[in-house]
Amino acid sequence: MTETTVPSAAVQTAWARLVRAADIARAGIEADLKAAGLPGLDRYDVLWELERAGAPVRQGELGSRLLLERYNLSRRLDRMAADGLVERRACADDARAAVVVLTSKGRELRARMWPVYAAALQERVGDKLSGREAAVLGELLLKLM
Amino acid sequence: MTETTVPSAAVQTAWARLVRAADIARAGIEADLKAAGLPGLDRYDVLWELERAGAPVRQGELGSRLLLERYNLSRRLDRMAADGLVERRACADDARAAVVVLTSKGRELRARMWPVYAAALQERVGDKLSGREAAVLGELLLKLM
DNA sequence: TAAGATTGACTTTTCAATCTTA
DNA sequence: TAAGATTGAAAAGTCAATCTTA
Repeated sequence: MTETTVPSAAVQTAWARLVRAADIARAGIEADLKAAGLPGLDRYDVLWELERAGAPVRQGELGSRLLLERYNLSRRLDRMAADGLVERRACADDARAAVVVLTSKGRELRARMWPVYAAALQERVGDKLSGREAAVLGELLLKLM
Repeated sequence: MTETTVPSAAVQTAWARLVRAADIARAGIEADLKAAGLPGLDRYDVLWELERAGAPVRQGELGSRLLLERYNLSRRLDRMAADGLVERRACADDARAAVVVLTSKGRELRARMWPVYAAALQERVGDKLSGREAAVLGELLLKLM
């Protein structure tokens, strides 16, 4: 039999809303950042990943944490390095690899972005869910990863 | 006081997972479509929106349903029209506006895409949630929209 | 030969300006 | 003047090929 297994209505609805809710919240947050004269979430994510690592991160490792293709990350880092936000250095262990570090300018930018990001996130997500709902949502989303 | 209202840990976690889960599922589905020699979800979404409308849709209306910027949609429709998937027509009510319709080729493409999309969605989302979980997830996401 | 990363060529998105009709 | 839509130029993303070192 070549019956097609179609996702249930509940799954189709959940998927449609997953994509849409993420889009809506992201667009709102991006708009708030832009209105404040700040870069978007793509840059924030790189800065934050480097900051919380607290040490140089191999480029490939950074890419896999951020779910970015190699060539994509390569070009993003080019632009961020050109703006003085990050620095690329040779990797001591492996001469093929590069390592990325946050500059003080990058650290300072992330610090300025966070209050705007946090307020936007609270408005777009936090205010719309109770604590319990946010926790349940987090648990359910974890199952998809 | 200029205290910054920071989202709770539960909200921050839910947000991070929302973005990541949507990314992971989308990337998987896109990969399956590409492997089958089919276009990606951006095109599917336009085709589906037109098909379920069952009638010509004003371009602006289509854009707001799909959360697409005007210029973005304009160019996407250029490409899809060039490939014979949709047609633009003058809008009877308003000479400024354009109306978009699905061609039979577009309808046929969507029909070929759906089984692949459905199977990929089932694998990436449906199989990871019980019916109840999918329903709860859908309810929670609705609150964000 | 394979892994890490970059690059040239091409496609898509974005911004600002523009065109047409309400 | 404003709304609907398009367009040129610039930015970002994508694919395939390439370079260097393991």
